[in-house]
Amino acid sequence: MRPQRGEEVRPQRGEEVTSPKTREDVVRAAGRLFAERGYHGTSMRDLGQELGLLGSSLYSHIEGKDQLLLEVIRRGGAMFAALAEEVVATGGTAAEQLRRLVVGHVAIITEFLDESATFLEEGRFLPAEPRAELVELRDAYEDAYRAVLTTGARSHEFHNVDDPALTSTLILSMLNALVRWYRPSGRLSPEEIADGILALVMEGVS
Amino acid sequence: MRPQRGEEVRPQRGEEVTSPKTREDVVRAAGRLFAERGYHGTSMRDLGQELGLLGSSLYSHIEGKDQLLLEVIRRGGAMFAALAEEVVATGGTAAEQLRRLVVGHVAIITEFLDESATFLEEGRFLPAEPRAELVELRDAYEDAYRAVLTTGARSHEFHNVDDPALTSTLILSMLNALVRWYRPSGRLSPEEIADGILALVMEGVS
DNA sequence: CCTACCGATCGGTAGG
DNA sequence: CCTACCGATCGGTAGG
Repeated sequence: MRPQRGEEVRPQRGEEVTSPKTREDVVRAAGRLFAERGYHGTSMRDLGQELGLLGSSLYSHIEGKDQLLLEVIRRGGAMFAALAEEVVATGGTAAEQLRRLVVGHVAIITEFLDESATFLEEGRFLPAEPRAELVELRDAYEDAYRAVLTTGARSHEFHNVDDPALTSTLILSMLNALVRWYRPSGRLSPEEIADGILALVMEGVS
Repeated sequence: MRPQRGEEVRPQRGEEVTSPKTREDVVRAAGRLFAERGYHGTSMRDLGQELGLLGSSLYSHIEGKDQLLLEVIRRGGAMFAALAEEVVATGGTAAEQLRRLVVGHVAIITEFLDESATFLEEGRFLPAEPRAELVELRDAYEDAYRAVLTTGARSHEFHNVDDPALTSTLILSMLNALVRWYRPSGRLSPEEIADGILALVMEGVS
């Protein structure tokens, strides 16, 4: 009665009425699993099961597994790019801009945890060509931090930025690590976390 | 002439004389590949090729792929544990201890980049039981930071540590992210990086 | 350390 | 969206 090979879990039938899945559903579920198990740790059959269908059924919604990774990553990346653009366009003092970058970054990660984690952690598994797109996007984003820090150092708002490239890397390290430890049920709200990061970045511990 | 299946790359014969590989060689090569491609992105055949032998030949040195991951991770973890122990045992002011933790952490990562990266990035792919061991080890390590920060706050060495748990997480975020961007050929030496981190942590940007 | 495999699983396709 | 597959690759073993 069972197929010769491929003991794939069948979708439930009966009781639960499930509507047809959209491409949107597939991309969102992919973000969830890529963030949780990693790209190489997620099979198309895993992804199908998450949605209540077979792995092979996904191919009517998407082109392939790596296209799916690319799409999740683009969604994550676009939000960070939009933040940097908005902050630079709005202007203000260097300290104000840095504050908006940090608050916005924390907001994006905490609200779109799966897409952010996939963008930040799984990008290296992209094929060479689209990976170049991602590297460009990340470099541009880091440039916003570097520019703000450089401006602030020149205007004497910041007295302790000897190496804006290093400082921006360190600030982004704190921010990006959020995808590793932030959980909505955790002790601290996104606002409290952003305040804590800003306190450390602005004043240090002593 | 070729086998029916499994077009596996054969080790070179002739010219190059290669000595038998040791378990040590296997573990080191595993660290290299797990760090570079991720645990699930590395096959036993990849690992064999890295050493000039077949994937199946590895099993005379090791018990299985997940045992190999565990061994690489233990090597990384042991170094961080030893650092924390030594710093706590040596004592000194909170600022001095924090400085030694940061300098030591940067030294471990920059010197043992593969083991550190595998410890910090691939631990979640460990089977449940050994993963508990790793979580314990990481918690103990983070406790050293938390204790130093709490002590420093109480003794008024640190005036800006409202939440030692958050601050220690943020400091460790900066340190651990090194495995992502540090390259021996890079612009900054380990000492310069440690100084930069300490400058930001102690004084902030302004 | 290789030869010669094993069963399971992988990403993906043809056809309905 | 499923049925029924495909060839490739996976981790791993028996025997030498």
